[in-house]
Amino acid sequence: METAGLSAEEQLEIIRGGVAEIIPEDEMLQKLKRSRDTGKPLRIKLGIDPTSPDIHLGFAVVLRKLRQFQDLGHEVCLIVGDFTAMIGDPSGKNKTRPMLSREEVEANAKTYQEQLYCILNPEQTSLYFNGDWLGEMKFADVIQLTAKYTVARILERDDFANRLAENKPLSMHEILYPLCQGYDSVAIQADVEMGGTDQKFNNLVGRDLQRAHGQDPQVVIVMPLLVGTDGVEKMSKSLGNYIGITESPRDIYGKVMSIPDDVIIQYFELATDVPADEIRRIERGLRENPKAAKQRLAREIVTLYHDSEVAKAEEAEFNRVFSKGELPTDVPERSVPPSALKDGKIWIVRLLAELRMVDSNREARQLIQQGSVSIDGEKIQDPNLDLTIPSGAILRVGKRRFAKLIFE
RNA sequence: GGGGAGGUUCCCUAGUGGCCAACGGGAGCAGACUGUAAAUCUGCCGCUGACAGCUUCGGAGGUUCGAAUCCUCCCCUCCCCA
Repeated sequence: METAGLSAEEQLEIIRGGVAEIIPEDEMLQKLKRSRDTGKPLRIKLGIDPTSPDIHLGFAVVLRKLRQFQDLGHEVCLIVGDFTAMIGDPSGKNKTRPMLSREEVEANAKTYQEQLYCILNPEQTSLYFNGDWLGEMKFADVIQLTAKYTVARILERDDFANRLAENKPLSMHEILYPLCQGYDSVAIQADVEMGGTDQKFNNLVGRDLQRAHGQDPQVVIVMPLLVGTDGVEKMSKSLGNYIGITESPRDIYGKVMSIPDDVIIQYFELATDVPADEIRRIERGLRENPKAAKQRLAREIVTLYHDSEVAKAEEAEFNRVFSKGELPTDVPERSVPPSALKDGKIWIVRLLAELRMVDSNREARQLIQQGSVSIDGEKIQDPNLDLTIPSGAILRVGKRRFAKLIFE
């Protein structure tokens, strides 16, 4: 879609789509106007955390909005939080994070980039490391920075207030986190900062710090948080309820199908390009056939990160395996090392452990006793069984773990 | 600096000398039912070729036939006072 060259008002209209909040909207318009008059693209900032270089659909919500800005001719400034990673964003869990070496950060940043450019246009993206400026600050500089903000204002942040109210620990360095992130905006002179609703506070601090440094304060755009596959918590890697954009089409399709019905529409709105009126139509048909709506959703999302042919194939595969209970067309082959065999036989528990289809022998025994393990469709019930298995036999554990056994 | 309360298995939480691998809830896994949805019911939920054994209850020692539970020292957190 060629959208460069639109008027400021038209641009704002596009930008507004799907956002939770634009703070403040009139400043956004002013900035767009100025950019259009001067021909200078706006600098749209996004901070990224180098500790877990996996992009999921939730984070993609923000990235997709950034892509819109790029399509409108603006520039995206990614800040790799190599320095702030030492602190760890206090929102949510407050586990101390391990300090990463420069090499690790750069390696992560690289994997990150490959994924980012599935969505962003590399031509209009610049990359910064906040250690470049935060790491250079002297203690006196830090004091000066902290002098620009008050304790009361920092403690306004929900997360901090809650932890205090619940008598949970809150370390000094954690309350500096918003200042660090805010200072990033000063350092790169951001016009706009993007983030999820959980970043609203941090991003607003950036406004204040810019103002304190005599800069035009950034506009803050917050995007709604996409709920995870559990349908309850926000999507995040640490909660294990995420769908990664680099996951296989099969996993993406399957995970989308496993979300609860009442978040289907939310997924359409935040994770697909399906136009609003089309989504309303789907919403009306939802009650009659939720499965069809969800399959459409799964197709849309797979298409976004792979392509529509693959999406169709995965749908067929899904129906074959889960609706009809048949075997997948392409069961992964797993070779069994000869060392695991004794007199040509293998202990069933060892087989599962050897192929890492279970985490421990204990778990293997349990699954067998529960009747979740079968070979060539035949249930194995005895965990003490030693058996001879023909090469090419299909091992199935639970509903979704398959392996074609190859004996050398 | 003074006084008080705490640190338990992925998370929350019970347990204050043997009946404790440790109650209960959540999460998770599996089975039934289904639309790989929800709800519901059932089983499992530290590890081990396993009617037994091994390693766990902030850390290190100690008392005891026996400790998550008692003692000593240390580390960490919270509250109140200053």
